[in-house]
Amino acid sequence: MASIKDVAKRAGCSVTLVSRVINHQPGVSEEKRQIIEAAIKELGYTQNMLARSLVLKKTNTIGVVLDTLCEEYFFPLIEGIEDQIDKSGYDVLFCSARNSTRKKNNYISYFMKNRVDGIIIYGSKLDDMDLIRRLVNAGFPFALIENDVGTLNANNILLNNEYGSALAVDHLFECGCRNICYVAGESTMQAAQRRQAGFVEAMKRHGISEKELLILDSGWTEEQGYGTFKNFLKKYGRKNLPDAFYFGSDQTAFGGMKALTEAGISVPDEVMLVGFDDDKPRHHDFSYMPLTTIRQPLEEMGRAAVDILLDELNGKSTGKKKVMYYPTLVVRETTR
Amino acid sequence: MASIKDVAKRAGCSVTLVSRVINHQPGVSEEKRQIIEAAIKELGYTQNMLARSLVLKKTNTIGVVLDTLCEEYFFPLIEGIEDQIDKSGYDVLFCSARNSTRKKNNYISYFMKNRVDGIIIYGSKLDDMDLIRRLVNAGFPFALIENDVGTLNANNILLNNEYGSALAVDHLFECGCRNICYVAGESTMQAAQRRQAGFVEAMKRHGISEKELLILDSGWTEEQGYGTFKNFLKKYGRKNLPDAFYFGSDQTAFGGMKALTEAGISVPDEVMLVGFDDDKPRHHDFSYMPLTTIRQPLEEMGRAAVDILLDELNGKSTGKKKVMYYPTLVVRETTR
DNA sequence: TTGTACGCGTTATCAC
DNA sequence: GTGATAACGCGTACAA
Repeated sequence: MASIKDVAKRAGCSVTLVSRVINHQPGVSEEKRQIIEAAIKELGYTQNMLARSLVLKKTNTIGVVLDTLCEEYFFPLIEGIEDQIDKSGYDVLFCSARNSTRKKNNYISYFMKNRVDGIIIYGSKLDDMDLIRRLVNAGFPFALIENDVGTLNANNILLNNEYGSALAVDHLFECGCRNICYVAGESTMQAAQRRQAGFVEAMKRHGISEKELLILDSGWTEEQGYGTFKNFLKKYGRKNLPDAFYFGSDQTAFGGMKALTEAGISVPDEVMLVGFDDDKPRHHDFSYMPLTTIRQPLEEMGRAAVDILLDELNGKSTGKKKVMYYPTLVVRETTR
Repeated sequence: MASIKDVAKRAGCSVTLVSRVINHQPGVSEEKRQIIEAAIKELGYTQNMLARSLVLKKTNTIGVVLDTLCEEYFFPLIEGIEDQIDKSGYDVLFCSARNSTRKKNNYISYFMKNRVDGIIIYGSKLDDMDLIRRLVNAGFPFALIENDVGTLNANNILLNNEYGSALAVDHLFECGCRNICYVAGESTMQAAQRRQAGFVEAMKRHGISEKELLILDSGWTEEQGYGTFKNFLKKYGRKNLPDAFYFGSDQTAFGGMKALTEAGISVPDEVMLVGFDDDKPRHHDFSYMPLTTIRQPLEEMGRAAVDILLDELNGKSTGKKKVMYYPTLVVRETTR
């Protein structure tokens, strides 16, 4: 609770000198410095960063808002951000919207009230647009990952989802599949729409006409995938199975895999599976087969977000930046 | 960038009134209120929380410092904390020490400089003690999870690791095992030491003498467990296998499981396995068998940390609190 | 109901 | 090398 004034009093000098000592600035005699340092120790003084940031108009902190902190999927992103921040001397604070747009808004407001210098936001939910506009209008520095804001003037780190779908479809064709069913995830996600569009496009390129296209509606979670496949199998049986399923998300794929296995259908012999996200199963009550999937370079994307944001904060950039990243194919057991 | 003064000027009134409107306080005519609210909108004014917290001496924020944000193991803890914080009206900020004591210290210092009202710290690393003492000496409100500071006057949320080992050993004896080998993890962790002590104690209770005890040294990671078992199997072959292995951590167990499976040893028929932590495999290039394990009530522990800390902050508590939680046995495939 | 003025803890400017 | 003092933006006695 001791303030800089208390230290000054104790050391018998002005606050100016104390401030210089604290901030390792020149202009203070060695003698005074020692007295002041002693006083700091004795009083257990710690700098009040609220006051400091108030006058400096700088917190030296970046805030990160994720949809959730409890998904392994975000690990590479978090690590990329941390790694790059570490090199910069800034501090980074994470908070979780717990998959609620309201909470996401709250935390962004929280950060915007002078608590951080800039914000990194991940999310491809379409209803985040209001919140993005707020940031843009306020002129608050931020970088947005995985949500294409189009012409809106904002730092944007994007993934080419269509390309990912092309990778998946091409790979399945190489594996001899032709009759491929796309299992769609949450349509409120921009990414989901693009993956589906990419699938359609890639299939057409392989000569499959639009009306031949198989698309199964499901959701992003394993439970939804499981339910979808239980129904599908009950309805169509195992005879009319396509050659392969391409899923909008790995979680959906895990659910599908479980339902297929329970029905005695052999993967990859009878049917091949490809997911998207390079994610891991949430549960561990079942022996999941290593899944072929499309991996996003999330770590690099996190790094890029930090770089772009810090460049803006330090006046090193001219205008907002938009960068596009490309996913890669990871071949595992489900397509061997 | 607009300040309260700008709003006052625009609205043609004093800052007092503006402040009251912002904070939803009474004592302002409906007429003025509307004018002020309009001015706020027009100027895009947002409260500067640095200044506000400075004068109120309160941030309404809790900081959480974890060893890492990138381990699924922490999910229940994080969720418990978030959940309980949500109910309280406080905000919560997470940061990751990235398994570095230095960084952990840095973030704790960061928070202590008036940036949050209280801190929640997880960690059972023994060399965290200096940092704990600093907090105690500074009189800064904090709650410590999973690190028994003994007589030190601090809020302490603990797990009974010895009891967990007793659960594991008892279960294995019920499964007909008698010749049980403990696979030890990182000895720099307090938890590791206690789990081993609990194992020894439980075995003695079952009439196994200390010199009959089998203890294998390994580490907390899957890789270490894998290496340990590769060596073990090379050295002793599969003939002299114990009835069961009890691991100080699930990760070690996954590594052991992989090595055993690769050696063609059948689990649980030839040897049974029990882990600790209720964790999941980091990798997914192998079909892991669902592992019997000891689960910690991490979500409740997170809730408790929040409750205890907030009670202290709001003057509802008398003195620091120490609470002990008990783990439970989760039976899965490796002991069936 | 409304306004003035001070203090929160810090840094920076300008004297000495 | 050293020390007043004015900001920073806010809340709040206190006075009107």
